[in-house]
Amino acid sequence: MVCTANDLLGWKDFPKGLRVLLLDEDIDSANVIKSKLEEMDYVVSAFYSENDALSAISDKSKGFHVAIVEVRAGNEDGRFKFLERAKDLPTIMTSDVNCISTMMKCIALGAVEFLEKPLSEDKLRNIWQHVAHKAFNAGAKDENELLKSEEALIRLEKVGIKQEIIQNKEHNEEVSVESDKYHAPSTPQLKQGMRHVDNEDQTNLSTEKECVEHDGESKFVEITCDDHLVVDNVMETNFSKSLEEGINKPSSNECCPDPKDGKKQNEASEHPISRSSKSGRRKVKVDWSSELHKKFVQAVEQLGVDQAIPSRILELMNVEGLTRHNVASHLQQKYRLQRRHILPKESGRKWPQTRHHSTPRNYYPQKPIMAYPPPYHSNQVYPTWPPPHSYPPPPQTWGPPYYPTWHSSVSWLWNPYQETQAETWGCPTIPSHPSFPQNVSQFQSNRTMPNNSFDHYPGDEVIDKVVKEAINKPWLPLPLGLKPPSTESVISELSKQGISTVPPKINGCH
DNA sequence: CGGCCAATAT
DNA sequence: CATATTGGCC
Repeated sequence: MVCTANDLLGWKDFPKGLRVLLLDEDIDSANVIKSKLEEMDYVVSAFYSENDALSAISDKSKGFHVAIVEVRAGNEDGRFKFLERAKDLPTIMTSDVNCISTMMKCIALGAVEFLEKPLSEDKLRNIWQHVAHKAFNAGAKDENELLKSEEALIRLEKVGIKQEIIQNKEHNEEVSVESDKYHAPSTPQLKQGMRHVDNEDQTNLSTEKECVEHDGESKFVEITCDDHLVVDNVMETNFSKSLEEGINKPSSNECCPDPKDGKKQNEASEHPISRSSKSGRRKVKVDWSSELHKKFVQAVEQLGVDQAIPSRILELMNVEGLTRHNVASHLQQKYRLQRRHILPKESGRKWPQTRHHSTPRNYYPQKPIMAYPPPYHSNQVYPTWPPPHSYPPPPQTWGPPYYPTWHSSVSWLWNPYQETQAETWGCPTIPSHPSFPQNVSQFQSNRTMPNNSFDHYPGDEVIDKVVKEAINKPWLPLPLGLKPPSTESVISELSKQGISTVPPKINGCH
C-alpha cells in the first residue's frame, strides 16, 4: 500500500507533498500539467516515455501516490500495460480523445478516473481523493484496530450520505447555491470531505448509523477545506444531521470556546486535529439554509402571526439542537431587515398613528413579529397585480436569479392569501406541506376580521413604502404576506399593457 | 420567555 | 465593508 489511512490522518498540510507520477509523451502538455500540479503543492515526476514511467513505478522507493497517464490512439496498449503494472497506484487516465470505449477500457482496467484534456486546475486539484479513497478502503480492511475500521466505515458512510444528498440536490430545482459552495470534484465516487472521527467525542456509533439512513432532504454538512485533514466527530455529525438541515458546526478546527471567553475562538483553532472537546458540546453555528428557513417559515405560517413566538416556532420546527434564541434572532433579523429597508434613515420617525408607548423602536409592541402581513391581506391596500400605477412594476427585476435562494422555494404567503389572491398575482402556489387545519381557522378569522389582531397597523403611507420597497428591491426578503409575482405573470401583464420587450438591464428601478 | 441590539464572525 | 449570528441585557 502506498499510503495508509493513518498516514493520511497524520499528514501535515495534506495533500501538499503528494507524489504524482505524470506520463505524457507530449512534453509541452506534460509541463503544463506538471506546473499546475506543482502550484497545488503536489510533487510531480514527469515522464515522457512509458518505459521510464514503468521503471519508476517498479522502484518502490519513489513511492508515488497517484499517477496521471495520458492515453491516445496508438499508445493505448502500452497504457493498459501501465495500468496493469500499476495496480497499487491509483491511476488517472487522461486524453484529448474522449472516446467512451477507451474511457471504459481504462476504467475497466483499473484506472480510477478518466479526465478529458485539457486538464484544468479544477480537474487536477482533487486528484488526492484517489489516494485517500484507496487509503481508507485499504485501511478498513487491513487495520487491526477496531476503531480504525470503524472510522473508515464511518467515513465511507459519510461519503455515501453526501453523495446521496448531492444527487438529490442536483435533481432538485430548489437547490440552493450552498450545494455549489464546494466545487464538485472531478471524481464522482468520492467526495472531498475527509472527516475524521474525534475519538473523545465518540458517543456511539449507532447514532451515526441513524444519520446515514436519514432522508436525503438534508443539506449536506458543510465541508471543511483545510490544510490538514480535519475531521468531524460523531457527535457533530449526528448533531448536524439531527438538525436535518443546516446547522453546521463551525469549521471543524475550531474549539468550542466557553461562551465566557468567546474571544478565544481563533486561538483555539490552532489545535486542529487534536482538540479535546471536553464537554463535547461545541457551539454550533446555525446555518439558516433554505431548508431550515423553509421550516421556519412553515412554522410561522402554521402558528400565525399571533402565536409566532420563538418557543412555539421552535417546537413546530422540531429541529434538534436549534435553540429558542436561534429562532428568536432569526425571527427578529428578518423583521429588522425588513424594517431597516422599509424605513431607511427615518430614525426619528414614528408611525403616523403613534401610540403611547415610550420606546421609539417598538413600533409594534404587541406584534413585533413579521409586522407586515396584515396590510397585504387587505384588498384595498394592495389588491392585485399589477400594483397601483404609482408604483410601476419593474418586472425585469423579478427574475428568479435575483432572489436569495430560499425565495424560490419558500412561500412567504399566508394561506388565505394563497387561496384568494394567488391567482391574481399569477403565482400558483405550491403548498409545501399538506394542510394545517388550525391554520385555516386562524386565517379565516383574520380574514373576516381584518383588524382582529392588528388594530394599529401602520398607515397607508407606511404601507406604500413597504410595497414600494418590496417592488424596488426584489432581492430583499419579502415581508411575510408578500409573494413575488411570477415572471410569466409579469410578462403577460406587460404585454397587456403593450410592452412586449423586457429590457435586459436588471436594475434600473429607482 | 420574548425582544432588542451591540459585538462578532463570516 | 456588509451581512449573518450570537451573546447578553432588559
